[in-house]
Amino acid sequence: MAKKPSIPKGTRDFSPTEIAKRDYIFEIVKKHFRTFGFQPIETPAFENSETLMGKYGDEGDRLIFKILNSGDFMSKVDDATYGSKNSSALTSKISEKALRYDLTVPFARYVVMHQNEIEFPFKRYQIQPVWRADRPQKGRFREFYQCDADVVGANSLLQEVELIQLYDAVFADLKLEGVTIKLNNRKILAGIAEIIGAQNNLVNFTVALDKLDKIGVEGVKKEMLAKGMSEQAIAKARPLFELSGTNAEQLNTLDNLLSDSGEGSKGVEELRFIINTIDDLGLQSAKLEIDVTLARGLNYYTGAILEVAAPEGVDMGSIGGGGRYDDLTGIFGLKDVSGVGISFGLDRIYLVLEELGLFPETLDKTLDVLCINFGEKESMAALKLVTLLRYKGVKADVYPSKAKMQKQMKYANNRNIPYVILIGENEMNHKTFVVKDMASGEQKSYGLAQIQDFIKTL
RNA sequence: GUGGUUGUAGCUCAGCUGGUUAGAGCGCUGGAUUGUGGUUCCAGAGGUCGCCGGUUCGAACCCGGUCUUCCACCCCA
Repeated sequence: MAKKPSIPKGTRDFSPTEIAKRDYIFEIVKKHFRTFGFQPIETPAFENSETLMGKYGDEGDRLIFKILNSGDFMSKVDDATYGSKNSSALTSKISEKALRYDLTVPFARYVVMHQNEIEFPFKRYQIQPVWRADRPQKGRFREFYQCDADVVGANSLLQEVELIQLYDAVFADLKLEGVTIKLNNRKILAGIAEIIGAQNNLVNFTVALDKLDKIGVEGVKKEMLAKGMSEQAIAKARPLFELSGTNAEQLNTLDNLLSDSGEGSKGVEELRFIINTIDDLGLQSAKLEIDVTLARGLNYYTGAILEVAAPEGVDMGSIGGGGRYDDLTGIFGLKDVSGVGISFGLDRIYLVLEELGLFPETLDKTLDVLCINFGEKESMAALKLVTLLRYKGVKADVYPSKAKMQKQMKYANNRNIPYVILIGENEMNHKTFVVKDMASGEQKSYGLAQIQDFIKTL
């Protein structure tokens, strides 16, 4: 007997209703990408392994889906490698391709490969699925979409400012109120590490700091001690744990704390410029907040670090993130091209909009009109009418078979079709059609020549 | 990758310490209603209890494995 079919862990099917909602988000995101001057590109679902491996840290490498070579790949593995039971050594022999893990690294590869065709500064957007061999959780999938907008070849901090405006424009358009855009700068993190003498321990220091709101001051201290930082160093970093007040107050605190660090001071200066400029320009609905504990993407971010938090009260991790990377294309041999970009977490935004009931109701109206099928002759008349309606852009259909009226009406009802048209023997004889408004139950008769009058009511 | 959790009708879930033919609501099908859905009433169909194995006279229930769901780590959209 046929086994029950299934799909892999962490993947999903999308129903028509879900697609309508996802498209709603995609269209709004795309619209604003375009109004900010970004152009779309696409890259392959899979890349050469060497393009991806080593770009996301050890953890990232583990989460990359590898694709087996075609053909009799095991016969080409030498006995020593085979016998060693070393997964990574074996993997490189039997797998040369891997599924896209994010959109940023393939974009860097794209820029390097097409550098002679690209007009710099280049603003590109890209909306495609990515794959991670992660363990699924709520809002975490093994296949999910990223919507990225990046600018390469522009060093100006105005890019950061624009990207914050772009976030604000999209979330305002989605009617998602209360979103917080958190802003940090890697130079500040590096400066602090320098001041407290932990510059060689930057990653451990920031990873611990990142957990502040989760495990508290004591938890962070404990983790820093465990990672080899001294009591004095941690005491010096103490002002960070208690950083509070307005953005301006926090900037002043940081300025004092980092006055002895050239890099740190530069970070504060950059942060201040972005905050002040946004203050000047104003945001529609999002809040912009400094968050020095923000420490994502340290493998490549060199300047600004951005993260978007869902509105308070919604239990969802970040719904977007981004930052400045001065040398991403350097790994592919193109030096001194700065990039800065942001990403929208479509699947999470979907869950947040769903939870808050923010999808427009009109989304599941996939048909404006359904014609009841009364039989062979009548359905021909209905099809003629439907054809005219379709010419006018009205979403219309004829029920395909002469089923019971009850069944056809029920179908229209379940599909949320607002109008049902009836053309039976009577109507054919009088050259009319009857329109039933499904919400009110009212019926109105029109002459076949007066379609226009009906269309006006839609 | 580590630790835990979940799986019973199309959907949401009951099912007592292991004891006959596994239940409900919603949905579905038919009828009340041969030109009228959404409300109401009546009737009906639908289940290898995730899968494989074990214990037992007897397993949805206990044990082992596996897949899946969700959660906490890790990391991250």
